[in-house]
Amino acid sequence: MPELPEVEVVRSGLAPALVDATVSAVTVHDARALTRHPGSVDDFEQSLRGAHVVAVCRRGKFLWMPFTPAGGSNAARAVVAHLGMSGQMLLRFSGAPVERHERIRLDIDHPHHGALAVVFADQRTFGSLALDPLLPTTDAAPGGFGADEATVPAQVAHIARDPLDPALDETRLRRLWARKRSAIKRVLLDQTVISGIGNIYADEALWGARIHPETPADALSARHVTRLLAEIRAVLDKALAEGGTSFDAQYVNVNGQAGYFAHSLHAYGRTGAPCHRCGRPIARVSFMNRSSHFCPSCQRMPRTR
DNA sequence: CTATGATCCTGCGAGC
DNA sequence: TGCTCGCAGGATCATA
Ligand SMILES: [Zn+2]
Repeated sequence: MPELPEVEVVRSGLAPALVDATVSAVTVHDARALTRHPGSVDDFEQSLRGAHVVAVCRRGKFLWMPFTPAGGSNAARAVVAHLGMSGQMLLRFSGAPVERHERIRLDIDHPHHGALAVVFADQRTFGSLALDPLLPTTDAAPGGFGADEATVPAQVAHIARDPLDPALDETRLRRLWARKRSAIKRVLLDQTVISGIGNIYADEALWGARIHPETPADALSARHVTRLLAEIRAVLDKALAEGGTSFDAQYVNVNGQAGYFAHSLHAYGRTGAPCHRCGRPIARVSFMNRSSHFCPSCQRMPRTR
């Protein structure tokens, strides 16, 4: 569910309440939410109790919160959060009732905001929390959005920088795209090439750039690539400004409010509806177990010689 | 090495 | 009403 704009909405909502907060209690309701945590449930709870949160950071769809342990001063580890398909991070008052699909709750004390609860809820359980060591970035740039330090959690090290990251290596990106024979849609979803793009924004960016989703990436001209990159950034920026895409109550910000970018969609979820450019019906094809929505008229495969 | 499809899980709406 | 089917914002792993 959450792609870069939705995750960034969550990050910016969490940051004021979490930066400088101290974890007073940890409640794990469902251990499946810790499948990516390298240690035990006990280790998770004990390591976090008394911890002091230093920052709330994001790269692509990954969130992490560097922390100093109780009695320590060195932020060697971070809480890594990935929302998967259905995860939410919710801010609640201390003692608020257990949420539907609540998996983990962190009770925190903040010097200005007092006692709060950070709730990780996740219907489909593809999301997770984990404690992970922070490693230096290979390019010496800050780890991601919201990060001052040039570090990333070990679990995020293989994730490429995202389109809104000033340190994104565009030369590398172009080189990788030019080398891949897979459909551009699949390549856009490969988080090791560029991160943050999911099924919605891939379809929207391809519609905007008038590129057929099944075009082999290596068949794209330099002009196509430039157009696609511009569309990716434009759609992510606009979605972020509108609070992300919400089809139901599943994607919400930390206060449970929906975003309204769903009104701005041109391709995703519009099967059979008229294309906003040419009026012909939007088509839907299925591959890699997901749907691609596109206009067969505006988005032609490049002629193959 | 690259490329592809299956898989994890829960819930909802459509159709019978 | 109650059942089955298809589908859902993601990432990873096994197989060619
Ligand atoms: Zn069209």
